[in-house]
Amino acid sequence: MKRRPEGVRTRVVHCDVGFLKTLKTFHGGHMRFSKTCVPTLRETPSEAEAASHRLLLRAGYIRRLASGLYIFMPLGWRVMERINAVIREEMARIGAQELLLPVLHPADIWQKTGRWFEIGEEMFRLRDRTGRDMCLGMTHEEIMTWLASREIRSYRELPQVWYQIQTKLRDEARPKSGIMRTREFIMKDSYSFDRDENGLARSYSLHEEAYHRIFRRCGLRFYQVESDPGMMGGAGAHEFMAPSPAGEDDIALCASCGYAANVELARSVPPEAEPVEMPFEEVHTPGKRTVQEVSAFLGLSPEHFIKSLLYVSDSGPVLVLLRGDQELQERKLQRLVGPCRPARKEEVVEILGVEPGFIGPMGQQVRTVADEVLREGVYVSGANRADHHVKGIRPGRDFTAEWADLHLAKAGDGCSACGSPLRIERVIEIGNIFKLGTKYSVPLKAYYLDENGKEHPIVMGSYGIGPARIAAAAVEQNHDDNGIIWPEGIAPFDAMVLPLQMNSEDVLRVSEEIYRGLTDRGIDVFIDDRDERAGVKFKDADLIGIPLQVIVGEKGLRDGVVELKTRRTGEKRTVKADDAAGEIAEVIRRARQPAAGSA
RNA sequence: CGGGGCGUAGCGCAGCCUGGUCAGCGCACCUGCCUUGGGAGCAGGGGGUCGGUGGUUCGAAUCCACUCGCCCCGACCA
Repeated sequence: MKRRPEGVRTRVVHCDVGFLKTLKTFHGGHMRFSKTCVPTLRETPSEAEAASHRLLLRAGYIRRLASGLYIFMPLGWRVMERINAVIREEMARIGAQELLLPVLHPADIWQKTGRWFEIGEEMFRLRDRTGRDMCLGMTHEEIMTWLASREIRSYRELPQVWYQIQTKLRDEARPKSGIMRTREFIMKDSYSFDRDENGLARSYSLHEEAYHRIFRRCGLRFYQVESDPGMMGGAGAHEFMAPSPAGEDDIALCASCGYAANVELARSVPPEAEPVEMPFEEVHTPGKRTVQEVSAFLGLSPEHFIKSLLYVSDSGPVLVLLRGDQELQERKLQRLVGPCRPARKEEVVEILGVEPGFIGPMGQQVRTVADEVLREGVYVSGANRADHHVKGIRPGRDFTAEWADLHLAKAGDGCSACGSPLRIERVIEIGNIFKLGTKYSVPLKAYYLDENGKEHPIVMGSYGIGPARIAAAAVEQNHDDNGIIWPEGIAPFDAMVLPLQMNSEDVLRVSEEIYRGLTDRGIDVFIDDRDERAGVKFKDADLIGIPLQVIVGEKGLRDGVVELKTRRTGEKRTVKADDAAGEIAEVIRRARQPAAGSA
């Protein structure tokens, strides 16, 4: 071990012995600031942009090791463990069993489901010393299903819900926003095993309930929205989304009927185009390529145009048609035609025989898919001839196409269910639930025997929660200029005691009494026993964001009181210094009611 | 992977355009005095291969090339 140079005083020491005793449960506990590594920063490190990233760094909760790799400092880890404790309680409530799987997986299991080949660079791969292919788990469907295939034989053993809180590794293309998107992260992932679809539906709704309880207890505002099952495969999927401008996803919401979906699949009805009449004719449009240019040139608004885009899929080129004022939601296209990308300019010329800008739906031989919005009306589009467009195109008469929902839902579009205007909100994905069906159980041979001795694949679901995302979202939704304001359910401590004058015997005595008194009552307390000026302690306390501050100063003690400051509101009240702990404990107990909920 | 930006003391930054007292500032840290309810004051002090490598030059933090790392936007996100 390297020795520190003489004379360098270390601030990194151990926590209270008393805390060690309770450490096992991660509940309860008390710590002294002077003996805890809480390196607060007066200034924001330049790498941080998002509020949660900035504040968690400044308040000493996290440190960055490398891009997308974060260290949880003592306070940060306490928050994570509090979140995990909430998750464990709620998982237990629905009868889920906790277990722990390896992070290092043999390749052959992933090869059996095909994901070894489908997943690209995002999977960390390696070989062991014998040359066997291995990977680091980015999720655990394969391993859980493997386990089930060996251990579950009979319908009598179903249903089962297994979960773990385990590290996942994904070589993210772009880690970002501190702990929001990292390459290594902890995830609660559970898997349900049922004999049929009805059983799955039950397991699924149990998880829905558990997730609502978990996120509410963590003090988050959140939505449950329909999501894209994607490559997870299967019948249905929802995401739990915490609204925040720092998020990475957008969701569409209908205030009147409650429709809520990720924009990746949200259906919407764009505003109708004013009907116009135009004769069928080719027009000269020299150098006018984009919808905007042609629209201005012809004096016709964009919704009277057909936008033609060429994509290249694994099965060949696809011509995509959208109304001129609409944008393509690529996910929707991918669900229809498989993985695809926009064609390059040369490819467009080669495949369609015309330059981008003058492509149109008429007379082309390639597979053509068109957004439903185009079914009715008369349009202008490219003539498939340089510098020319065609007016008066009627879908169905002048071209045929596969019809599909392809456009991106926008704010103000009509709700596809009830017609009311949709709202779009930016969100952080904090959890997801998927109906997997038999996508994994079949290839991995996870079968059970029914009452008649007949073999069936187990019907599965998978359900994830990102505790670090919860922490990040909680900070995003709960902070002010001075720092973090933790929701009561996940704060690293319930209360923080601030002795303002460390040279005053009375201040110290009362502070210690409160510290011990609260601890004895099962309250988690942090005491700032550093020999710092009052101002420093106030600033750090606000930054760190523990919900209740107990301010013990000579000023108050002269009147026989200590002050309680609520971090969120800044409100202060006084309580008698004698036996203050009892009253403070009562205040904390009352504040523990969950504050937020499904938005 | 495409686009943009940034690497100078633990943190935040100036200096770079126009090479030459440019190794500098604030905070933090150490010592002393003083102060003690919202990141005090004064005095003194320690700390930097200017991300790395190679070039241009009498001379490079500064110009050029390559390289590594990091951040932001986009793509991706099983």
